[in-house]
Amino acid sequence: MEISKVYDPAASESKWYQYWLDHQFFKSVPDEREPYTIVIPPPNVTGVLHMGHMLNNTIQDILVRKARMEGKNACWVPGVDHASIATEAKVVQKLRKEGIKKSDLSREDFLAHAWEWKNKHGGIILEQLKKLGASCDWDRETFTMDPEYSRSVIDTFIDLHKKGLIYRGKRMVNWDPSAKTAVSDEEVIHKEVNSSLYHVRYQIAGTTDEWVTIATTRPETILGDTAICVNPKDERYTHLHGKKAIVPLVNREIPIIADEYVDMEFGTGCLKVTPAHDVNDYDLGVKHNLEVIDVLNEDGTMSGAATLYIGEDRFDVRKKIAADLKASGHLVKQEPYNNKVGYSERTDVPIEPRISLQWFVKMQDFSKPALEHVMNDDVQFWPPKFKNSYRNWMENVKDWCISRQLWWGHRIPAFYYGPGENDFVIAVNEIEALQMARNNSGLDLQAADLRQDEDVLDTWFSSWLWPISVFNGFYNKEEVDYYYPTNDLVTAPEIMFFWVARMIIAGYEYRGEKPFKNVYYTGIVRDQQGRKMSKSLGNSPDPIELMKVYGADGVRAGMLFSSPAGNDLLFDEALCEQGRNFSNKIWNALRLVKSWEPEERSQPEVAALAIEWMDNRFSQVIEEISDHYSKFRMSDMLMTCYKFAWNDFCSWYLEAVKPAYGERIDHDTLAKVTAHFEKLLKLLHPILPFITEEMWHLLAERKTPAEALVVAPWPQANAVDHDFTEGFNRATDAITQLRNIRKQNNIPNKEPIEVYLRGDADSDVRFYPLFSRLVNVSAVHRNVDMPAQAFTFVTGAAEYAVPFGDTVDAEGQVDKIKEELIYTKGFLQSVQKKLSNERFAQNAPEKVLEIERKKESDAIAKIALLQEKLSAMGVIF
RNA sequence: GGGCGAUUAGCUCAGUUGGUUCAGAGCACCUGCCUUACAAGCAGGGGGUCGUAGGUUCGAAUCCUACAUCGCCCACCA
Repeated sequence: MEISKVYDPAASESKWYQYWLDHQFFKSVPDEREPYTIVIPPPNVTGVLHMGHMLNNTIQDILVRKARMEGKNACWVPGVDHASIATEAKVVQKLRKEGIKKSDLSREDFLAHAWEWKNKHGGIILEQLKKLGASCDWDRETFTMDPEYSRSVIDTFIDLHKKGLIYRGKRMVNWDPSAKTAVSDEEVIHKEVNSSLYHVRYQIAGTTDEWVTIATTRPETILGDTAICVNPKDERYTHLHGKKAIVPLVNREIPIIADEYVDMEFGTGCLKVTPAHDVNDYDLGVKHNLEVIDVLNEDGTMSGAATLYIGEDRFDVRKKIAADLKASGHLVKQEPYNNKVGYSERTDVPIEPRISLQWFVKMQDFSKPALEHVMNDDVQFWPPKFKNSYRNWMENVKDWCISRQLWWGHRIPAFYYGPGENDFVIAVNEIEALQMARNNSGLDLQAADLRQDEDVLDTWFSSWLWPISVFNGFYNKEEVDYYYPTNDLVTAPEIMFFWVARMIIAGYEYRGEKPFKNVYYTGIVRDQQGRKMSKSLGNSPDPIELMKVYGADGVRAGMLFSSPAGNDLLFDEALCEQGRNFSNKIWNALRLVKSWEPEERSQPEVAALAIEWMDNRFSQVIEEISDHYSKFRMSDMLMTCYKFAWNDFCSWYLEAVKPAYGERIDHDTLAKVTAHFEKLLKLLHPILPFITEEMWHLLAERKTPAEALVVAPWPQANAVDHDFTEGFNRATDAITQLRNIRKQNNIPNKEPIEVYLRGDADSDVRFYPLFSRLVNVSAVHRNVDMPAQAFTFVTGAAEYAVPFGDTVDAEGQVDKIKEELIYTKGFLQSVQKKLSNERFAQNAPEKVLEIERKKESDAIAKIALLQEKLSAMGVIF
């Protein structure tokens, strides 16, 4: 059969992916086998494939494919997340382009648009994952707003509320003025910014020219000041206690209070207190019973309560008010200042602390089991260093704000029936709510009297149920009992708190069991300059384009070449090229083997040797790979495969068994080589699924789909004959040296050489056939007089000599031997010095002493050999 | 401000309990080869006082201390 000279990924990839789908190799149903389960970290429904997904899903696919080949019931559940903020923003944007404002739409109409958008554009990413080769069970595709999934979210809310773990309260929350919603602490990113520190003086009430100066970075909130605060120990201000100050511009009188909270060192030692717009000020306000004046609207403009600048944006007002304060003589000075400001992760606008009525989950006790089970490794983190920050967070966990002022998501099942803050019921639907409301209130309420909470739940309040709800585990035990707990979770450390921690919490709460055994944290994919790849920087290559150029297999390998667990990955397209080259290498190995025509003839010795060596090497490599897998060292796993395939399999093994030019191969050897090649393809399949499946079918005829590589049994390691492999290695070392002699002396490969040697082990004689095959040695003379005029080298205890030909630089040889002699003498000296050290002799373990003595005797022997050599060449040294 | 981690070849990184599997790998680089599987290749080669300074030890890339540089996470100093 003619095999094309170059592997064509495009044709092969679509062909085999369809083949795998057609024969349902990715499908999983519970059976008697051991399950192996991964749930995908659901990408945003709005998402498109980026390099982070590539890394993440390549790793998951490798794990799943290996488990499948190991005979486990492998199940990889795909799906997408409704991502309320991101999706709603996207839909709002799209509507705006069409000239429709969200505020002009009813909730129902908006949601209709959102669903339309979701059905049309959502989940592109899943189609892209198929290109990558992701072997997900697509029949299990889940969306976090599927009916059953939604039901589990609402039921969970109801359950936790019953348990007293969910409450509604007026709190200071992180307000995103762009998305006009509260966001959780985890969604706030603190950035260092250059701003100004404004020193503003307030007149003391009842005086004509007495002032107190405060320092602030946010002068626009002056309009909401309800106190000035000083430290009670601060003697500079003792005289002000109990007095009042006048807020500039609005001339409102506010009390001057004293509290330890104020840092006397900072600024002027006087703090303006704005309870509505700062967390600390809020706490102070509660403590000192201060008035709360909210001067900002939900979109970040000044509210009516501000009385000035109404409707203008907070940042415009900051500039204006500074100017106005200056004009009125209140601005004492303005100095540059660096501080940290919280930004919204989603919209990247500065977060506004804002008091509002929100829903919270009490986390303190609720999260305890999740901390314990990670610390004792019931849930194992890879790499384990992440346990530290996990503990840090979990020990200081705060209540989780779960309400969002959005429409896209799971609507909070709270129904209000009266004006009071507690006039509500939590119910699964309106009918039940009405019944409960009637009971609670004792009134004859009608459906129209009920008003459901306008807010939806934080997206993570649904994704934390993912490992349970993808199996419909709240309502049907069969599947969840089989697949849960899942095995490995592969995700980014960035969402350890958002998602991982909360899944563990939910897992123990609702299953009494961990959601997964291992969490593998991948690094962040960065560009060559170490910058995180992002759309806005435009430094992220399009994965789909990369796959077109290098093939999906090439890109998969490229992602893995540099991704140690938990370390960031500096992505370089050259790595994909390396992956592509690797594909090409094994492809050509196939072409070579397929070109061999067998015939009846005896097996050459060299082939028998190489085959035995390959058998042993496979066992070693399988062990090594298995160790890497067990520790999630994917990069090392790939590198082991890479070096084994390239160096051992192609460079040594195939070269050794390759029939001489024009000759045919014997049947036994071809059969063994084919079997070895199959084994190699199995080891490579999880990494390079497409090309290996293609080659698998080219290598031999496969009669039924059940014989496809994707479900072929994973190879097992056998006992290794170390004497044999070490002897073989000595022979290949010698071959390298002999090749070097050829090269340095321009002895062409076609010209046979003769080798003299002595001092090697008797058992190594069996490897001599390798010399003739691999460096064209025509004869090996053992234990005879060594030729005086020769190139020599010594490995271990064996001395090799290749007699000079006609034209040779004998001088150079002598220098080389001298150099080695000097080095060896120095080495001997250091060893002997160590051995003669009494304290070393007394303290070092016997094993180490033995090694040192062996070094000594080897060195002495080598020196003798070299000196003999020199005198034979007529040199006195 | 608190915590965690890192620093080994030009680059990206291995180096498991201190001792011949300790100074390694891949890429890049240099030299010679278009040798009919593969130039996306073959064969060979050079390259590091293991961040700095001390300490412990018979012995330190490995353990301890300080310092320097970088990164990450957490945190309400206006």
